Amino acid sequence: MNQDEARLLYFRMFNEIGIINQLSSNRLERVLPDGMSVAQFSVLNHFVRLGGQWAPSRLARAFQVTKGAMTNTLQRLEAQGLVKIVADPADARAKLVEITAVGRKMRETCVRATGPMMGDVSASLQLDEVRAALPILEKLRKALDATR
Amino acid sequence: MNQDEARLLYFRMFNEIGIINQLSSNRLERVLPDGMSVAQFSVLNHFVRLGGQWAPSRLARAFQVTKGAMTNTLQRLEAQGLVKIVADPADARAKLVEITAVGRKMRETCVRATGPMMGDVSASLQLDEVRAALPILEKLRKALDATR
DNA sequence: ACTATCTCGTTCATCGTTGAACTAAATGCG
DNA sequence: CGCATTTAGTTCAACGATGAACGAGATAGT
Repeated sequence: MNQDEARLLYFRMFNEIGIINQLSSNRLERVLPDGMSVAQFSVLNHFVRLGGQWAPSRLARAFQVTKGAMTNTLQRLEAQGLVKIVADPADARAKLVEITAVGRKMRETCVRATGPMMGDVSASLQLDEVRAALPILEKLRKALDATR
Repeated sequence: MNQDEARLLYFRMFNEIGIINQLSSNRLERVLPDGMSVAQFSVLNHFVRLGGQWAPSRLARAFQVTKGAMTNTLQRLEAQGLVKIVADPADARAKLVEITAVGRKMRETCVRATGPMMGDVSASLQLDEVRAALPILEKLRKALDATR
């Protein structure tokens, strides 16, 4: 296996990933309630899965977006009462974000809205395959992340 | 395995894919020569790999972007002399795009520029893993594509 | 032949992200 | 302690993609 073949393999993978990303977020965007973007839903989902209070900068790192983008997303979420943002008592520069009860409800609504979204896809892609691909993707993401 | 668990698995996969996409295109963008976007490079790459003449609409479908986005990309490529766009003799609405010699040279330059990009990543991700993930991603992409 | 429908490529307003600049606060070092 | 550096969050111009509207040309049914 020479260098060029390896590079080509990576290119193809990134190409597939780029297209899948476009197709899947497009699909998701369509079924989400009005006023909810994929970015906003992802943040709500994150809080439901992991819980607790997160600083905006930590969220930005977790999602690999700039701080500016996260500021924007959080402001929209707060305006809808879906998250609560308070000052960090331990650091006057920082803030802490947490999901509200309304936010949890909205996340539930969103999840339910995605119900029929994957029907046709899960018919052709076995869950075993998803389970096989996931750890590899995580590894790749972490490798990219670590050496940014 | 119930419905909700399956959905969560898909969410996690799409989340990883979204982040990988951001990180990898970011990396690529950085090493590309000035004036070359990832979108433009992808089109050049496409032509080198598959050759021939392609209508803009066909390119748009292949890359899963809107016709408007492809118009934009092609105009930039043509302005730099990297592709040639001619009228389709068989269809007065359509055009045909092909890569130029200058375009091939530029693509070569870009590919060379990506050389050191993956060094640290390929150290932690085995090529076998890429080879294992690729067919699954292709399958997923095709499934999403088919039922758009 | 006529008409309705579809397709091709372009344009434009809108949206979300980036990257840089900025203020304020924390941290580290001599 | 004092000063330089780093970090947190915000703002803003620029960019690329979307989706809708449009004119021009192809296509199919009657």
